[in-house]
Amino acid sequence: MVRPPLSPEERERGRRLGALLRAARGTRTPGEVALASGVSLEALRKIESGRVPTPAFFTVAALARAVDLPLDQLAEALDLTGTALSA
Amino acid sequence: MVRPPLSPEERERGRRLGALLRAARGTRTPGEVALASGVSLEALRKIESGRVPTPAFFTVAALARAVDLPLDQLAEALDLTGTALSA
DNA sequence: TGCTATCCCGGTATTACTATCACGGCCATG
DNA sequence: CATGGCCGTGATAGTAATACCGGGATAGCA
Repeated sequence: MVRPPLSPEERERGRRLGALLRAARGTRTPGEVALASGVSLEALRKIESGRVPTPAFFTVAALARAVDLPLDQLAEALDLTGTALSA
Repeated sequence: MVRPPLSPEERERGRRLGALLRAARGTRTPGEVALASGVSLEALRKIESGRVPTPAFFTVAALARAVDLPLDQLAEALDLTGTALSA
């Protein structure tokens, strides 16, 4: 009747998303990326650490842009096919 | 002091996102896209009509995939550059 | 040693997102 | 004219995302 809690798969997917963004960041500091993307530092840390399984689209887009990571490549790496989602 | 309400620009951006997704859908019915993407029909309607300014990343990715719209093209069309945001 | 800056984690508060239900309009079909 | 399907909107409910606060840990410098 409401919103079903996120499944373990969705959380796992969130962790992978964070890992990819962190890897793409490379040697740049979190603060630098946060500033460049316009995303708050705390939001960035939570996303990178996977504690935010399903971040907002524009937040991810801004971060991916800041670390020069194509969105399509990111989506493909996360294998959206089976995990369409709905969160 | 907590989470600031979305700005008019962010809402406008959400409306454009919905418009792009609807345009990319073409002649296909909402129900068909909802089924193909795994997103609920109501969520799809709200997103397409722009009543959901900042949908989740995976939700948008699933919809874009269902309507064969590259994410990068979508992000670029929305001109994220100045509206990094943080929502 | 003490000071400063940065990063990370936890908890709290408020808003936003998705799902379900309900009502009404539109169109096609019987 | 009646019925059913699809669409759109509004209300309600519950979970998730983000901002702010505090604490702790680490590194660099006076």
